[in-house]
Amino acid sequence: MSQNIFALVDCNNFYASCEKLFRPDLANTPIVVLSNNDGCVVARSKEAKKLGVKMGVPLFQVRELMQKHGILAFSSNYALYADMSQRVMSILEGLAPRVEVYSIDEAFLDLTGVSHCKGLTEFGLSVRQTIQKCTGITVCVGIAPTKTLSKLANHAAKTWHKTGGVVDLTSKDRQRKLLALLPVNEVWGIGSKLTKRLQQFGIDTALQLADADPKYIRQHFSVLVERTVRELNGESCIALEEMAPTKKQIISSRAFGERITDKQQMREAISEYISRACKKLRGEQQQAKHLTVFLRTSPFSEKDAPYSASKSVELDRPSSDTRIFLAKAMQLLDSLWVTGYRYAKAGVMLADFYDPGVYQPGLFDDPIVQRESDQELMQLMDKLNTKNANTIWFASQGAKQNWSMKRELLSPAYTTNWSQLPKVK
DNA sequence: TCTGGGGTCCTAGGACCC
DNA sequence: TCTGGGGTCCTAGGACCC
Repeated sequence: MSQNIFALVDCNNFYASCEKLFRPDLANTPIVVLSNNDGCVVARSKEAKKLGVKMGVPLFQVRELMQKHGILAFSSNYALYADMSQRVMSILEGLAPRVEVYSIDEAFLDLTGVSHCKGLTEFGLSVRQTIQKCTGITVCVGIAPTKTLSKLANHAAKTWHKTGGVVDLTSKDRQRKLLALLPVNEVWGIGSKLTKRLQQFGIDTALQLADADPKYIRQHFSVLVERTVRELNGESCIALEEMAPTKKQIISSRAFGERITDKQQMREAISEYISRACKKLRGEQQQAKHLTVFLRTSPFSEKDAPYSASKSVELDRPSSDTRIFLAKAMQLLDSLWVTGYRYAKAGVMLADFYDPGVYQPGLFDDPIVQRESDQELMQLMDKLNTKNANTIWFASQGAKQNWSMKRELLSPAYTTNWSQLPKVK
């Protein structure tokens, strides 16, 4: 049996790097990228990391530090990041036989067989150079016999600069050396809760986890942790998935730019989320039967009374028609809404998906009539709104939307909008 | 006095990821 | 004053059945 070989390619400081691509004047400036609503820090350039800005901190907590060191902030510009991501991924698809796009800034490659033609480190370096040259984005490459180990190899490539950004972890010796150096929480799949529990069992390093008995781990933790133990020992349990599996749920939710206390505004917000979620659903060529609406106050506020509630409904039959979900969502909202709270966030979730035309109605249900005009209307809406966002919308979404999110520090859509292309003077 | 056991299905909640 | 959004999977426990 031939040995599996995976590579994990991960873009360095991806969002921050994207922001810098079109701002050469900021080459050595520390910058951070903020979450929606400019709430907290979700990406940092290497200069900002060095100055001690932590991942995930609320912006207001680091304002002083940022001012002191001249750290610049950007609102997240997903149009830009998604476009740059696609460029990186399509290059990778030309370089490796099989590619799994794992997230916006990382991909697993299947390198089984590649070592017959080329050294693995050499291959990794060429990936790095090609991406750098074609997109300006720097990536690190970790190579190993399992996905979990390739994640750790990538971590090593990022952490130690003398690796040149590529680490080949196919040798057992090197695996054990690296595992001994890393705390257990660096392992893919081991989060903060598991780290604490593992420590109670005397497991502090990745190597100690690798050396634990899988059956014992299964007993005291879960199959997932057992799988991780096996992966750390070079036994590949998590396969490469080239085809993205079909989604099982679609969520659209946002924290509000300002707290909502008025029901009409909440109706607008929920309407907006419904129409986004349904557009996404149609984009997936799916229909949904289950709808959930939820709303809540801020969990961080000490002086606001807490309130959090959600309610769901099953449709008679699957649909992707925005109007049907809008009507149901407004009914759910009526039963969830309590006047007097300062709402901080709300959202909707679609689930229980069917391929169009597959649903089997019950014996006493009305027969399904697919009106072509309904589908055409939705298609037309999507077409108009894809070309130019918010060309048309439902009246219930509201025109002013003063609850919508804050993005005060947004950079231009350099690569996806003709009028915002960078100019060379 | 003594009060079964095993199976399925569903849901809520928890944990993880980026 | 100000704390993201969108996912997946597993487990425990309750309801229900025979």
